[in-house]
Amino acid sequence: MKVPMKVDYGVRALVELALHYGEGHIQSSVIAYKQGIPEAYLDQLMTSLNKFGFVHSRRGPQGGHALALDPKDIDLNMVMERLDGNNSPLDCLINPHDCVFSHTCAQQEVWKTVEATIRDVLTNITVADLAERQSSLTKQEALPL
Amino acid sequence: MKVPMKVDYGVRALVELALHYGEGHIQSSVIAYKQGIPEAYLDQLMTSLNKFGFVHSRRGPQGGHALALDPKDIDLNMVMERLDGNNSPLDCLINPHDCVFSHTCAQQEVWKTVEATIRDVLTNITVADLAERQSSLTKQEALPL
DNA sequence: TTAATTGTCGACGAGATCGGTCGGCAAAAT
DNA sequence: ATTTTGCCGACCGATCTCGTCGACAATTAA
Repeated sequence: MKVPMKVDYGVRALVELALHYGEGHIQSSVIAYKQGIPEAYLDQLMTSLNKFGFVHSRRGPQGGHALALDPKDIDLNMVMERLDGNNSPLDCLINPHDCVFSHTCAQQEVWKTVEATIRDVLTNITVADLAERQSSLTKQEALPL
Repeated sequence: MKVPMKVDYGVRALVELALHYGEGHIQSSVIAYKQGIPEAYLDQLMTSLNKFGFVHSRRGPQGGHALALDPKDIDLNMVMERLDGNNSPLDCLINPHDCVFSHTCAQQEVWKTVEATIRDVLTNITVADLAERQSSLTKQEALPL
């Protein structure tokens, strides 16, 4: 049960943008640096996030990416769904007819429950929540210096 | 967030054995047939289940596999843990020191929660539960004939 | 004691996916 | 016109997954 890096990176990028929400566009190179994401890889990812409507992007000098939505309105389930595409734990939950045993399959319900439970957890966390938490964590860390 | 087939197959094999708990050994070819699992693949898997202590195996004619534990005492989290080996959703949860950002990482907690939640769901379902459910499902299906 | 049956083991393999790179192109600002 | 940036598509190596195959070991029954 792995969370793909794509999702981890995606969330981190969105959090970084949330920290500067309303301050214009931020270049992907900056996001990459601040969140420790391979630049070329993030490039791709930002394009996806743009297509999915999470961010607005602009080319050229002073270009970059900015959140297209209020960070309060982006929950992690949305991100997961989009970036992880086919997110069903088992294929037979999507096409039960492909499996001869599906009508007598006792496990189906279990995996559906697992799926639903994950969705529940993720739906209740927004990018704004994470941004706030990260900002308070970095402040704490700054104190001892 | 995929559940590996190994786990799905493993659970099904254990359920099949649970349906005949206390009735001696069952050959892997029979399990494979009844649960629709590729035979050669299940062979491997049964050996693993044996090593992990879930089943007792016996070679030779009239050999086969039998549950080593009461099906009530095998919950799905045990199976998942053993068969899915490294079951952490993100590597950085296991070695946080590998990640420079872990002290200011707002996401860690999220993925830990997800992990714990899955464990919760799985811990509360036993092989005995599934066996009972499957047996009642097959009975229902038999009626219309 | 021999033959048949069954699990055990190790190697192998095709295919998919994943994390990531690279180079060129398109747009926008100066 | 040049520079800066994102966009796009191809590509890559490594790893994993699902699965096969063949030889071997143990056990039983004849």
